Amino acid sequence: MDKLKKQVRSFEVAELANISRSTVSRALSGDPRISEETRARVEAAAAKLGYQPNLIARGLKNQSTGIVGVVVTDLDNPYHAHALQLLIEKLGAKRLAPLVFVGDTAEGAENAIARLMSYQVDAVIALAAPFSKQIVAACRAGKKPLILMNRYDGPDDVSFVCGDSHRAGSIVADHLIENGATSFAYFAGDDTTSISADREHGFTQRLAEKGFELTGRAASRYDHAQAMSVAPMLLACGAEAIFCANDTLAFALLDAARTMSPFGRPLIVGYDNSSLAAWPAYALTSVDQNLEKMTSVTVETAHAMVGDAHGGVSRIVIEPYLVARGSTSPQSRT
Amino acid sequence: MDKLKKQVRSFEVAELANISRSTVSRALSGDPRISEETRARVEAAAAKLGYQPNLIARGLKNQSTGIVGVVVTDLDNPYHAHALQLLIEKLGAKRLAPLVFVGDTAEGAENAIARLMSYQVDAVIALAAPFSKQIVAACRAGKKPLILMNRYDGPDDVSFVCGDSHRAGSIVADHLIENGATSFAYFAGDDTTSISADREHGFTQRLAEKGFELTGRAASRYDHAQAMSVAPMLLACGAEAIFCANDTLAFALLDAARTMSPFGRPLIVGYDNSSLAAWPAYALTSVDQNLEKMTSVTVETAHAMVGDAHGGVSRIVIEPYLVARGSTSPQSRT
DNA sequence: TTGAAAGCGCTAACAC
DNA sequence: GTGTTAGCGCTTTCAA
Repeated sequence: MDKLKKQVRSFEVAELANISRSTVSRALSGDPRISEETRARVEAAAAKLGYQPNLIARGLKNQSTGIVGVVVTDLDNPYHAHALQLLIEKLGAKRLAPLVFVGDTAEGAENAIARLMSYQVDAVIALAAPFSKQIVAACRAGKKPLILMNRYDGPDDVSFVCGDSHRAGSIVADHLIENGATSFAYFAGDDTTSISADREHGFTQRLAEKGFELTGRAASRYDHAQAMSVAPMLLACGAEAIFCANDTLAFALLDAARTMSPFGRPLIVGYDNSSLAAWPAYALTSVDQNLEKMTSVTVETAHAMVGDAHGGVSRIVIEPYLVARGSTSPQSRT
Repeated sequence: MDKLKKQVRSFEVAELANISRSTVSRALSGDPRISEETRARVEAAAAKLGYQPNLIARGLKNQSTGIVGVVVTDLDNPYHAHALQLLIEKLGAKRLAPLVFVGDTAEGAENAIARLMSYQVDAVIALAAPFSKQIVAACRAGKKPLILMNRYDGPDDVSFVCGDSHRAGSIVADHLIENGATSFAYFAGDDTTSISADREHGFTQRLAEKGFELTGRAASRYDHAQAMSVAPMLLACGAEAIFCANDTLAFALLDAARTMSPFGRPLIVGYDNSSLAAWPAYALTSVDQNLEKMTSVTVETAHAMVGDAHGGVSRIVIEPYLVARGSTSPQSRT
């Protein structure tokens, strides 16, 4: 029977290097008061034994675990999945470890956040999470830094990083007008977030400035099947251009338009620039929120806030940009 | 300035209930030797103060953290993202917390696993991870239970849960033959996993049994653009039916077929049954690996292995099933 | 049935 | 520049 030898402890490194445990700790954490000679000896010993500090013990002692809680919703949405992947990578680069929970329902979120607190996370990142109310409350109670990503409905003292949805709406309006559209519709999602309202508001406001108004509007869950069943009604309004709250809605709209009238359809714009948008079968013009930058900034903010016992609040807005493709090229209408 | 009051410690509950810390611990963990009366008092006090045990401290003491490491690749693949989501949910139900890392490259994986070990995870789940070699080695060295999901190239003493790819291949062959195909091709991915090889092998073997052989074969990265550029060559072989290693390849193949010859194309089958497959624009027949079951079993296995200091190895195979859609209906060819 | 005390592995204040 | 010691918050023998 295999004697299950425990992981190497700092004590054993100390023994091998003929030195005390504290010196090991200091040498390995780069304390300047350690002589070069001993540092080398300690490092050699550590390497030889394959010593890796026990981060749980360190966390207990330091009151700082290096763990960051991440609350996320609906990973079936490729946009969320991609954001999560970027977050994980960028956290890793800062030597932070993500404890991930899914908070799709109110008690799900409540539950997730409770677990996170129990694990003494250093900070919490809530990624496009509904029920941010609960999360905000829990983080406030537990004095944990919280960063909302792509949501800013929290109170004034909550940090967030999000895209400028309002501006995105107006960029889209300009693009459609430039490409010759003269009548417009909006395809909304079923969420009631401020982010989502801003998209529409930015869009209609810019239209108004140019002397146009919405001739049609519909709403649907962010779900291909439901969106397709709603689409015909929206198309029936005859608008020359339609802005969709989300790529999922846009794909459904394109599919519906294709089957209804194969030889002409409105200009269509989506939101999120998911990888599908680039597929030739869709060639969907879409707003890119610059997730790369958004996640970088989020992680940097989280990193900065660790330890900063509620030092400051940062509220950062990232500029989105439009990726124009075939779905809004003037000749796609006939 | 807000006196940052620490989280509630078991000591404070003890004080409020006029009892010792040990009794609090026992009462809350359901120790049978505690009198009903004190238990009630302790529970009341705990609830009143909102006490949540510090899981980091408990982890240090118990040598068991309740944290499970999850190593995953390529969350842009919706199949992986969905699997991760299910894993997280099912781990949560078992009161386990997932520490997630992305292991896309060899040193990425190496790095991830090192972090996991430092955090004293109770077990590791590797989800469709390449570089499982490194992971296997690290878990063996650290004596951590490891479960490979959808990979079984590890040594004999490594547990895994995976789909029966070989059988899936033969199910697909039968389906295509039933639907009238008499010549066949295979569209392979760029991975060299046993799983992937099995799909093809199961397919060709069943074809052989029925007296057929492959008339065409191509390979591509799992990437829409690359797959589309390879597709024409494959279509040129004139096979009446094509089995793809993956839905991504299948979508690209469908797109390519549509543009090349709008009025007739081979029967096409994918693998993973991603949500796109159900969209009417694709209506792709695809193999469903039963992720729901696969993840359940994986989590149960992980749960069972925690503490079981390398008690046993479990190697479980989940039956896949075919979801037939329009892409293989006989009339789609002409 | 409950309390006192030790200790998980680490780091940091305080000696020297 | 390095060692000694205490303590993070919890559970769990061992005593009572």
